[in-house]
Amino acid sequence: MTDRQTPDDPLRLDRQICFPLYAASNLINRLYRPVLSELGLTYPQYLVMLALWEQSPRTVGALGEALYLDSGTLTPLLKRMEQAGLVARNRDPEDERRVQVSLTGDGRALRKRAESVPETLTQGFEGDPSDVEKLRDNVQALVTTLAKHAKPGNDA
Amino acid sequence: MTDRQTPDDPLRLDRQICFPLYAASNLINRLYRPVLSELGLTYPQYLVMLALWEQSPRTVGALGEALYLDSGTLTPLLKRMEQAGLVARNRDPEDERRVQVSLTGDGRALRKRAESVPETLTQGFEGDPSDVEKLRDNVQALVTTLAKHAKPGNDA
DNA sequence: AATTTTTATATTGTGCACAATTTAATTGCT
DNA sequence: AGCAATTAAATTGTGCACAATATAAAAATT
Repeated sequence: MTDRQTPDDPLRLDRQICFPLYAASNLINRLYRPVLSELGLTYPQYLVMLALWEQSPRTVGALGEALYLDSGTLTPLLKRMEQAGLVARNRDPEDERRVQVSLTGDGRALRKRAESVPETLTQGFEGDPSDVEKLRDNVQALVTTLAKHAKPGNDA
Repeated sequence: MTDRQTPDDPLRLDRQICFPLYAASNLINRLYRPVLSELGLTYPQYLVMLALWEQSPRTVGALGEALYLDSGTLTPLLKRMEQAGLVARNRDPEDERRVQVSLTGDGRALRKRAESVPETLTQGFEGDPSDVEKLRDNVQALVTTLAKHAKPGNDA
């Protein structure tokens, strides 16, 4: 009775762009988890480390801008990373509202062990690497578009 | 000091395929949230409704297979949807291990109000629709690959 | 200079997502 | 039939993600 297979039904699950992105994100998280847990990191913590390995220190706000996250997500996550000894959190003396997040020695040292992560995860992946790059850039372009819509002046 | 801009560094944030997928998934969730909240749904609950509008009843396991989720996620989510009066949960008399999830009258009726959701969200989206379709299919292909790796016999 | 406004982070509460474990029903084996 | 192995869902505990709100510091305004 509840079988709708109208081919152009916009509510069909396989016509959504959102769903494969959601599924891919979950599946990737699942693949990374066991690999990253050996480094004592969760997936979003790994992203914070990638950001800090490129530039440290960074404010909470700057990290949020890079990763599209807000303080509600980052503050508790960064506190756990501080507990783990990977980062330090200090109020900026120049502007006491800001918190500077910086790598500790351990945090900097972890990079060496993380270098094998990308390769470990792309191992056994059939498919042309250039296809993956193309996909990455396409999704990145979508992210840029989405970020515009999810911003303050979003009177769409 | 902590500035690495080696162009071929595999740990660069903008070289990850995982990161844009993660960001896109979060941003999409954020865009859907206000629209779906008018229907009393969260985003994963919306996906369950899409699945059930195509076929109801379905077991928890079948829903999990369709959405790449497990009972740890689905059980509490379905209980909330049951509370909201959208679905019913009943043990299958044929096999008491299974739980059949079926649409209620309210759940079926909600479809009418949901029909405008896809259009609402693609409104104001520049970019060729066929490009979006291509992206969707590419991500879908990636999901298929990822799902293989995240399965039981994953000795990769 | 005092007050309003804005900005940066933190807090609170809800709902996923998942690994690990548990419970209970069915199947397979002998 | 009786028992081990498998299967389906639920439970437990941790960590995001986010809206809404709170707190406090800096900037802007009068």
